[in-house]
Amino acid sequence: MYEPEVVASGVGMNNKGCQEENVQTKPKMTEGSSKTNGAGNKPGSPQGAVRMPFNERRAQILDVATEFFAENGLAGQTRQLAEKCGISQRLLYRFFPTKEDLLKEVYNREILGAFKAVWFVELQDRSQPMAVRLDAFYRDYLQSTLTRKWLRLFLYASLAEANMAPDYIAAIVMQLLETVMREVAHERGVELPEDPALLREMAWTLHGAISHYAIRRHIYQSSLSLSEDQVVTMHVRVFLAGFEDMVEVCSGR
Amino acid sequence: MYEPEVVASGVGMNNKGCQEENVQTKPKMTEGSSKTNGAGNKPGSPQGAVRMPFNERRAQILDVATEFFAENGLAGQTRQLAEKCGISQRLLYRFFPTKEDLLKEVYNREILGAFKAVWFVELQDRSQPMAVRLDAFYRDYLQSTLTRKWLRLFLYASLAEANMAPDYIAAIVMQLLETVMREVAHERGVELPEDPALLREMAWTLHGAISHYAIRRHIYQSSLSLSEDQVVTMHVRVFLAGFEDMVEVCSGR
DNA sequence: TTATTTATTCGTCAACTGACGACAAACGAA
DNA sequence: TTCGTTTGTCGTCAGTTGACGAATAAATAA
Repeated sequence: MYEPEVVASGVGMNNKGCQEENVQTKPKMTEGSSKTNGAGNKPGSPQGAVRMPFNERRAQILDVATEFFAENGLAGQTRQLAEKCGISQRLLYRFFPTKEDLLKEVYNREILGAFKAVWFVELQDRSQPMAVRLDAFYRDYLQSTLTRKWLRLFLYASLAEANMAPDYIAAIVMQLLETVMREVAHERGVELPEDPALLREMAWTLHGAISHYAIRRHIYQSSLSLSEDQVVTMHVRVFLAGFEDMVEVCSGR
Repeated sequence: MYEPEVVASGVGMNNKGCQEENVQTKPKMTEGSSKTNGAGNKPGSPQGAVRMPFNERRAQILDVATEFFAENGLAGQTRQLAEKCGISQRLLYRFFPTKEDLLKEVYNREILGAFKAVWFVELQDRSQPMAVRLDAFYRDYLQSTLTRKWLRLFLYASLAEANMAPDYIAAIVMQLLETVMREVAHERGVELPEDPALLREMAWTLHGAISHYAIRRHIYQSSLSLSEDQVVTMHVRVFLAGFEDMVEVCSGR
């Protein structure tokens, strides 16, 4: 119901059946091999995970962790994460000193890594009409950034006020917003007001509407009827159709 | 950094200095009164909270809990909540059998209770131009529903996929969206497409943009430059200006 | 005053949870 | 084979955390 109860599947057992490939169940282990052994497994790797090189395992953990924390929140338990990776909980601490370090790494890779520099180039490619540029940009943005994983991680981090990283995102988005405004204004031959905050707020009219569509889809699980492309097209057209009016309203105050 | 570490102020002590009024420090207690007593307080209410009637205390707890869970997430600890209420943790369980029950109650009061029935009436008051109606509605909506408390609680619940209550909210919002579309179309004498999902998506153009503004403001802590009223006015005008165009685009597909 | 109800607390249990020391087994070079 | 290096696990500690039995004292009735 609330977070702490997250998945709660097979918590009791350690790792079993999580590994698809190379599951060498019980490597040679002739039962009476060495000293003390009753029934419980001894340290080492009895039915342990497949051996992996350092960097590979680290990458795998990061992948699984991204998915895991996106679904279960940043408060997801390291034991469950380890289980999903098919390794012991202890092993996580060979790669990340603390859970917080793991979270930071996940955040940086997944959240900050999702923004593409090409967008700025494409948005300013004046050989294309603005409608086409905006359409292309927001389709890509919706598909590669505003994903379920990205949105959930970002919201969890924002709600927790977890300052995972300095405000790179805010800065990037601001750039995008200003670029959009500048380009549309140029195509329309419209004079823009000075105040940058006001400018951005106008661009948010489009950017926010599309972001909120993603939130509806991935967080509230609604608005699933129309295709993403249809929605993007609609929002872009509405924005462009009302552009002059919007600028006029905002300037004349 | 991440949720479990929430506030972390004076966890060790129980309740001390939280109660402003009537702090009857150490009521008569002649030290050697009855049996077992070394130094620690005995049960009862040594420097306990002010005595309150059942319903009053219950209401107070709900108030504090709303604020508390909105800030700290649904995983906030009952001990901290109790501390904020100025009572012992045990006392919470006199009013709510489990933490989950408390959460449900908070959710119902705060989330579902924030929607006003008058909105439907006002939105359909054809003696007023649509621009005025929308402006008034969204100003109120932003101020009384899309508050920090409401948004944070709603997002925490949505992310946790906590089915606190059946989808009343979705139903209410759908009604609002359809009402808006119907009214604007009537004023403009525009023919609307059949598909209700498509209709709603069009209304989301405005509703989503404003909701996202609230999220920026209360969750991401940005977009604080302009006043709420300015923003509402802008969004409403943009929506109305592009209305015919939007309907045309959406119908012709 | 005395008895009864009711608001409130203490103390504690069991399950959870991040972290880590110590040890075992696989790999590979000598 | 032998031995060092690296990958991996077990077991456990200390601090949380929801829940609750039992005791206490303030308010109210008798």
